[in-house]
Amino acid sequence: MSSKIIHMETVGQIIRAKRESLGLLLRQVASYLDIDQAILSKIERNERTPTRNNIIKLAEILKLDKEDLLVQFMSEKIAYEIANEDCASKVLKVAEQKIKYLKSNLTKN
Amino acid sequence: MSSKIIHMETVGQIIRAKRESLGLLLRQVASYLDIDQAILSKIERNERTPTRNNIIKLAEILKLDKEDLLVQFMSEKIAYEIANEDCASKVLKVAEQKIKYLKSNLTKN
DNA sequence: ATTACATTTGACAAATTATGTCAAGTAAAA
DNA sequence: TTTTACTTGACATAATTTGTCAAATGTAAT
Repeated sequence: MSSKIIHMETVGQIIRAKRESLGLLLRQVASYLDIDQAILSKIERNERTPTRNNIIKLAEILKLDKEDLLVQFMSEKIAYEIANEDCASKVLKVAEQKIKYLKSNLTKN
Repeated sequence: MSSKIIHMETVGQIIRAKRESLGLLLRQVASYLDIDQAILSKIERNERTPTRNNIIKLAEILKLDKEDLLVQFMSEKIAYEIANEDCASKVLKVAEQKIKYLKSNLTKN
């Protein structure tokens, strides 16, 4: 029964909501990330993609689960990359096979 | 029963095998792709990643299924991107959800 | 309405990565 | 030993990413 998809927030929406709920200003968070607040503003509105390091620092200062946020971040990047392909789901399936194959071969080295 | 994974060739291996079976030279194929044969040599040995356009031209000249080769190409890129993450399979699952969500919202515009 | 403050915007700069050329090197066959 | 195919690595150029800055906008309090 029914969808597993409860919400589908972007990373930007997640961090903006959390930042505001903590009462932090753009410039405060941006300074912690060591970037200009203009970039953070754009990240929150999906005009710029954060770097991996941005994500890690954001999780820290916003008290979000780092692993979760990274998963959101990476999956968002991948989704954006292939969403317009009609073979998108096939690509993901094959990617999964390839990863399994790669990991199974790690044991052999 | 057992593994669905029969072979797990890279794009490089696929095109090298096919090129050789057709008796084509690096320089012939490279010229068709409008690149230096050094690049093609590297692509075949996984030292360089092909461009999307390279893949399309390769499918043409090597009489490979374009869609299949593109799927291999894109999934390889994704696999390479996240293979070293321990949350790799979660990333793929979430990516799939996001893509479904994006596509369901296309109808609403 | 003026001031003060947070955010947004766009032009631009710097750094990084992707893509390519070239020429010399290796290897094997003729 | 000359020719042929391929490989290698140093380097060049182009494209993309990532960032800065200052001006513009929005918003709330004085």
